[in-house]
Amino acid sequence: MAQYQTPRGTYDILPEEMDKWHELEEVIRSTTKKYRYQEIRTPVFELTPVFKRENDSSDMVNKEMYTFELGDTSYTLRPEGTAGVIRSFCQHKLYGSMEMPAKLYYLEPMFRHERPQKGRQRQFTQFGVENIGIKSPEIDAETIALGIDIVKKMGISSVKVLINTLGDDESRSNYRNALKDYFKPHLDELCADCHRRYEQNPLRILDCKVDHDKDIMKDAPRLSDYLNEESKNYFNRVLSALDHLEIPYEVDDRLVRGLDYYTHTVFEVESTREESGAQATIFAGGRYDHLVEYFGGPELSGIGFAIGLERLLALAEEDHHEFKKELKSDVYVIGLGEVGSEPLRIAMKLREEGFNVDVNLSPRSLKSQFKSAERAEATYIVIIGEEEVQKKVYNLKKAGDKEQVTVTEEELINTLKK
RNA sequence: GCGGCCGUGGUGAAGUUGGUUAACACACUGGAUUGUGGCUCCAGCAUUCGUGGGUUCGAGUCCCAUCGGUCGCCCCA
Repeated sequence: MAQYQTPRGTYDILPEEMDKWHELEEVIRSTTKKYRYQEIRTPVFELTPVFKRENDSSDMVNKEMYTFELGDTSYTLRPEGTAGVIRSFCQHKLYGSMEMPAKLYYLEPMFRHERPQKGRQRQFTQFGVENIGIKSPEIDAETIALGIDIVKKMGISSVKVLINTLGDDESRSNYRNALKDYFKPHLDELCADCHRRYEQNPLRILDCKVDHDKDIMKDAPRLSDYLNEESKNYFNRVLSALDHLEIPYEVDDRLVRGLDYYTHTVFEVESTREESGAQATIFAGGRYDHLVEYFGGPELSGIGFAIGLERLLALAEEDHHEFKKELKSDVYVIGLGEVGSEPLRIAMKLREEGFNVDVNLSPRSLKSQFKSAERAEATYIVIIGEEEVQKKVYNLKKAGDKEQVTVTEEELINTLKK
């Protein structure tokens, strides 16, 4: 028995939960349409190098991917959306055929081999956007606004936007050196992870939870002091655009994000609810100046973010968002006695007329058929007995009513249409 | 990858220091009511406690392993 169950960290989405998924997907599709984004779908697995980039120091790329070999080729189940989209953008030279900025979105399952927790599965669904080709502070603001728009539409109110800038290459490189100089004499005070970060990605030291409260952290050089004019101006324009859009935010200069490819704007939107625990981040993203080149495309900058849908749905529920119910019957057709296929025939007829129709097609007690009608939340109930079949008439009643009327087929359809 | 807690029927769950027949509620099915439901009443719901071993005269209750969930750490593209 135990062998026939979902693998660890995966789960089934059952029919009873489908309403909320459909609603969220609908919100995503209608919102992206408003912002004029187009959907792109890439393979569930890619050649491993697409995700395992050179010089990428992050742990995740090394440890948390589903990678497998077939023949002498290594494949990886996609752990995130951006790499595949940029790969596709370059492979098909979309920079030549699409209007810039290219505005793409995806809504697909992702795979990460992590220890499962609430809001963190091994197969999960992500929605993300990539806005590629034009570098503009207003585009950064619009991208954040798009994400917030969707979160709001799902009734999630308690959120906080954290934003920061990593500056351009020059600023970042100056800062990186300053950090290394600063931490060099203090290395023995830092945790083991930070030693590794010191070599590979010093910015991440600031993120360290272990060493977070130490004095050397508080006195560490600030990125904001190393930004060149251009980077500063860019960031200020992003912030003023957000102000203009009345999107509240908090500048957090410790926010550096896990990936190495980010430049300039990085952001993270998190839930401020207590219950969200360790899985508070709703969506996160940032600008990348070099990813397109990395995948063989021209020198184009892009910005994007990704949202985990499972987490978003969980938060919507915590905020008591009321999901629309689908799947109600307009009509439930009950058959009584030897009525043959007449219930089926009239059900088909009503379906042709555009109604959602449930019909009882096996001999059951009247009582149980009424129960089914209730469960289907049918608006109308049609009852057909042997006499009615003879006379070619139908008993029609509104669910909940005691009275019923006997009508012909034509009258039945006309009544229902009203 | 590390640590804590947990795993009883479709669901929510009770199960005393291990002791004959595993509460209760909801849901479901059938009947009272062989052509009209939503109330009420009655009955049923498959030797079984995630799985596999062990200890014991005897285990849902103890031990080990394993699978899964959950919380925290790590990490979070």
